[in-house]
Amino acid sequence: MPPTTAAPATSAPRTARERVREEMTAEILAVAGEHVARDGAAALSLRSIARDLGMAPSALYRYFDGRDALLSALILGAYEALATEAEQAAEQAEEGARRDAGGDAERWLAVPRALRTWALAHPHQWGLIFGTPVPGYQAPEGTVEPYARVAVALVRPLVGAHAAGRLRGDDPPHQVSDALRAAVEPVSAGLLPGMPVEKVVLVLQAWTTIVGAISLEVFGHWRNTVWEPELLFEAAMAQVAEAIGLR
Amino acid sequence: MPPTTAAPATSAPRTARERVREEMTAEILAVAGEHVARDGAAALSLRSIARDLGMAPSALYRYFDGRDALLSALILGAYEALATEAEQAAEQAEEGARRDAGGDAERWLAVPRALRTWALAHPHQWGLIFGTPVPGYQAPEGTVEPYARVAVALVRPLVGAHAAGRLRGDDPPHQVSDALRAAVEPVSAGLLPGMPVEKVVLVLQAWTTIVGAISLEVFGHWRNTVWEPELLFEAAMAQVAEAIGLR
DNA sequence: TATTAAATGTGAACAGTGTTCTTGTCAAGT
DNA sequence: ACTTGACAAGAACACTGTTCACATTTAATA
Repeated sequence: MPPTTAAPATSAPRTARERVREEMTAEILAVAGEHVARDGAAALSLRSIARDLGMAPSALYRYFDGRDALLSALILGAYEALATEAEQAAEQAEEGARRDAGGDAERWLAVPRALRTWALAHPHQWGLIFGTPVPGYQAPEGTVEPYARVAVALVRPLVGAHAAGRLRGDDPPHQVSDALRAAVEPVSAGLLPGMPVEKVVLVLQAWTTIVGAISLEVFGHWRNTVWEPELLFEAAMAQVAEAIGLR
Repeated sequence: MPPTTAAPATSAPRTARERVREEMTAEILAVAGEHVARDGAAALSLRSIARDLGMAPSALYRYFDGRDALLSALILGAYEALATEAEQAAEQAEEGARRDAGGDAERWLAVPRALRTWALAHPHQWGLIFGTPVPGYQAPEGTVEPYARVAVALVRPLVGAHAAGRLRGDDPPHQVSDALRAAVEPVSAGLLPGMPVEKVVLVLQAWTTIVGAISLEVFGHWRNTVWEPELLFEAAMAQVAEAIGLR
């Protein structure tokens, strides 16, 4: 029988069997993760994983439905790692806010910086998320939650500043068409309630710039073009913060 | 013996053999391109290509050193298609300029729009360029030239406006550190000579936004977030044009 | 023009891959 | 104690990229 639905993460494993199964699953994911980190997703091989674990390739099918399922789990793991990273950075920035250290613009920089640092440290995992969608593919259901966590973390300094009335308004205010307002509605409603639409649009644009900058750097597209992508990244983030009205 | 260096593209094929070889090479590239367009690069299979062409898999090695070499050729083709697209768009925009139709901002939009349209029509080829670098990988030497052509095309409306003195200056002018100025020097010198550094930085940021926006859309990362990415793209490009000082 | 030499295509073979199925073994629940 | 289920192994199948020895056809040369 194919792998049962993963053991409920809520309750601790009761039987010894469940415990060893959980350990085994974790171990498989660990070496699979190492392989991806070293050679990239395209080179991921069930047989080589099995070799590293000293077991038969077919045994892996007790834990994962196949290569694609394993890859999906790794993708999900990458999303969660990214989300954790973003949340930690936001947390630290918020702590700084409580100590009244630095301005809103400085706090805004924390999450983008953390994302970039993480991406540079784990380029292949960044690729799992923002690279070419794999053929076995499709966004696993579970990725939307950590992806949303990243968004929330990114936006936290902003809502803080907005709530405190420290957000500079546009002058003159940008016009946003009704169509664009509608297109952006999910974000307006779900992520940034009460925020002016121009700001929401700018935040989405900021996200675009962040992902674009990191991907261009991680995937090696700045060659012979820009010598220190970090400086460009910082400048871009500062410009975006300025446009949004943080200071 | 491995494939000889490709027949000199400068002179027409003299012998019948050279002609049929050229046709064969083109045909292989054509069906390989179809396969990539349909199933993506990861699924590219020499044997299936050989089947489609009714020949033995080993015969392909007379034309390409192997799968990676074939993929490299396809990547190069994608770069060139992208460059052609960008240049056509720039050309049309320039024609509009001669007829004095629309402002600089409108002209600026032409190339980004063309890139996005092309990417949406050829998502897998976009992935070949801006997606996860393939394992067989490394940027083929020949890609830097078409990549530069894209950059030149993108920037053409800008240098036109600048030369005509229609480029609004920053007020107040953004400060650019010496380090950033140095990091950006290749672009300043090679692509935008005579352009103020702040502008150069903004152009690089614009490029970041363009690639980021298109990749996010093509790779399907706007799900449940933005309903009409096109509107967001337009807004982002308009904002960038405004920041650069086009009008 | 006859004869070399090179270029091209074939088919078999090797090593690697994901996946399935049958078989055996061991722990858990009745 | 016994039965059921999970687990692991190994063989097998259908693929993949790649190499090689071998024909065959074409071009260049003596």
